[in-house]
Amino acid sequence: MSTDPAAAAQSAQSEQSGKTTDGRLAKGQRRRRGIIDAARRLLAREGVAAVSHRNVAREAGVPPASVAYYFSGIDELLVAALLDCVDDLLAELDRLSRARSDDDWPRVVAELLVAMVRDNREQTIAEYELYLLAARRPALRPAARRWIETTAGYLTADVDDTDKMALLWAIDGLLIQALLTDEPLTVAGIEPALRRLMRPGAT
Amino acid sequence: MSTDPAAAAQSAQSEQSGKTTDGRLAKGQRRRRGIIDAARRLLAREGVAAVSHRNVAREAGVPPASVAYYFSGIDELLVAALLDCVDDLLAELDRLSRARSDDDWPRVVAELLVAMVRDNREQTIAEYELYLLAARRPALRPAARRWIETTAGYLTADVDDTDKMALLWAIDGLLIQALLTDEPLTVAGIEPALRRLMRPGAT
Amino acid sequence: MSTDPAAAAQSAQSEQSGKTTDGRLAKGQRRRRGIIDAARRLLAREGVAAVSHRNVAREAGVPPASVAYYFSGIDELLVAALLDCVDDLLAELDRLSRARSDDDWPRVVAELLVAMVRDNREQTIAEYELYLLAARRPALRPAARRWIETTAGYLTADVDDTDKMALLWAIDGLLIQALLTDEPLTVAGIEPALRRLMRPGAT
Amino acid sequence: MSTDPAAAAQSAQSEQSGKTTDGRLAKGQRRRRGIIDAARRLLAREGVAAVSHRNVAREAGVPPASVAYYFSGIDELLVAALLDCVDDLLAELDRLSRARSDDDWPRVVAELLVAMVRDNREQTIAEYELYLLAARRPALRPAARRWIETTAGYLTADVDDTDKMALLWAIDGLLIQALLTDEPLTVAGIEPALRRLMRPGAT
DNA sequence: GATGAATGAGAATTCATTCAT
DNA sequence: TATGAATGAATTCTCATTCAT
Repeated sequence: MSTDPAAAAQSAQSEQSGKTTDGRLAKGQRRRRGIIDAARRLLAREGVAAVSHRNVAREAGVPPASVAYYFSGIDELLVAALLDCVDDLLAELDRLSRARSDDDWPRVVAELLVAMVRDNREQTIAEYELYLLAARRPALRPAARRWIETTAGYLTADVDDTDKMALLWAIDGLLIQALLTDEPLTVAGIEPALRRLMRPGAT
Repeated sequence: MSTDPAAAAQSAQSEQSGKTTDGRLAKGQRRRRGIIDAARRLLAREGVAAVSHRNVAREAGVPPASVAYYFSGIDELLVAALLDCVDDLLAELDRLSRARSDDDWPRVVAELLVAMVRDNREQTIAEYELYLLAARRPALRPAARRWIETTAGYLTADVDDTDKMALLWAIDGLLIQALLTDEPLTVAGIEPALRRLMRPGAT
Repeated sequence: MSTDPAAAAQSAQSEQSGKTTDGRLAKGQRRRRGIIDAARRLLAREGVAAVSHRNVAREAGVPPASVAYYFSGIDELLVAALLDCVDDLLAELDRLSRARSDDDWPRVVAELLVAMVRDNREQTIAEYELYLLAARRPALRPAARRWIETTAGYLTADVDDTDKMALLWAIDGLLIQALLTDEPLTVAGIEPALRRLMRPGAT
Repeated sequence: MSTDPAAAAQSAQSEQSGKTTDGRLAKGQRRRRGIIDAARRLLAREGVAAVSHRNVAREAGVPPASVAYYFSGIDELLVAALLDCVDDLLAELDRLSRARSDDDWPRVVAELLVAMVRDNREQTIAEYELYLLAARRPALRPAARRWIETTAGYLTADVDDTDKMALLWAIDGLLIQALLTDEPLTVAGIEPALRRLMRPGAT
């Protein structure tokens, strides 16, 4: 698990460079980006099952063969999309963490989770679909592992190791259960439990 | 949340009768069962995405039209399979609960979870796939809800309400994370965290 | 072409008897009727292509095999439905004809046609689908011919033979063209042309 | 209603170009044509109901997926076929109209209609099937409307407006009735009625 | 007489991928 | 470097019909 999340963020973002020397994306990379963005929109809107060459191509406004050209298979595209999600999550967590006032950290986390379920429900569902898909397809595992480590690095800073495991489990379970319920998730509903899970250095 | 899980188990199993008066399954119901079993094998072996009329039919040794005859759509088949998993889980939990010696309950749960990941990994992955699929397909939601309630009824008996939420979340998160890791899950590794989550009547 | 439409009506209606001696329909005949009615509703709502054993059975609330039991094939059912339409048309024409005041006959016809397109559009489309289907399937021809003769008998009473042909043609063409236009058909729009076609004993 | 049918014909035919610079059809367009031709043969021989990916593909000697590649749905193929019929009709009417000697126009029309029923019966049936199908499927309406306008532009040139309506109706009705009768249609049988319908400037 | 069960055939459509250009 | 064209194999689902009961 990364102990320096900010550094991890940087490495994640610069992993595939493909930039020209003047910093602008090369044409090919621009198209690659467009395809990943299209895939993420599709993923959020219709789920993993809808991610096909054809659908992604239509969403991105490029010919289907172009998707096959930039990604050697659907799995590779899914990996790229999942890594892209991790980058976004990292940026968000980084932002929150800079703004944190310590005694409110559980509330900040509660608000983040509620926002993920309420304001980004479909996006979050998609992330869990990819996450779980990793259980079947080894190609997705490194990306999924990065997701867990990212969360861990930011959310469990002050917690002892035993509690840290419980907290990470609980966050995943909370999100999943919230996603398949129709009742809205509220900060008030989850903050007490979270606060208890996050109390520093519990015996 | 069911307060008498054993009774729920019984009702779940006898939900659709279709039995002849002498107690044996009618021919049609026997075939229906065979299709569900085939679907569950397929589900475990290859995942939700592999559950198609054709594949299920091949696995069950019946013509594809037969699958369509007994289930008006793939979703209906998936629901039947998920409910069937719930029945099995209920039976298992019931068995464990009868045998429990109270102070060891956290260890019993830890052993159950380890077994789910180690001895029934693929089956458990399948259950979570169905579970998550419910987030996209409303038809699966009642069945998924039944799953949560079943778990809740047995596992959180002695825990106060705030902790109960955390415990249920943690169990789901633990399983999911364990499923996409290659490192083996051990009782020793999770028991402390579980024990802390399950301590009775925490403030 | 029948010269005594009222007699034709009677013969059409009593063609298939199946009545018990006390005048009530036998149970089998009642079910047969229910199937024909269901077929006509389906025909109007979704067109000839939707008339299948399965769909008719669902609409009628009987098992699919029941439809096959009462009608040896789809064509036989379609014939029964078309004859049933003719019966209804006959009854309607008969009613109008009793109420007619001679100099307004063209207007009465115009109003009938407008009503067929405006108030019974789908039903009328269905009738023309069956009508045209007769061109492909000989089994439907006698029923289609009866339709033409029925119309002819009532609508062209006072017209000489040459004009009679033109009038019958025009009525069919008018209806068909009206059915595939979105602009509403109005009495004012067609009455002049109809009146000219129907003027008695031209040249 | 088109006032210059010949121009319309030309525009209709050149609507989709897809030609290479040397005037020959590109390979893709050639295959597209082959599929439309196969569809029209099938349409004439077996009717609208027989137009399926599979049947058209077999008739055209291409794999079924090829039909799906060129036409995004069966309706699109039917529209293309109907427009193709309109092109042919236009060419035929254009030919006749160039050769016309005015006082015989009714006879020319009578001969055309007799030929449509006698020599091109199945083709004509197919056209009316498509025509009527437009009443159910909006996608076909523009093509059907083009058919009516094409006919109207050529056949009713010298007729006043009220009679023009009647004439157009009558032509459709005549054809339909002729198609579902076994008695042969003759010029002598329909010419008088047509001549009366087409007399110029009737009051 | 009536109907659950069953099924081979076929429907429309989409899929990932290859390949010539 | 891209991409139209192409396709074998798959998808879900419906069909008319038969047959044992």
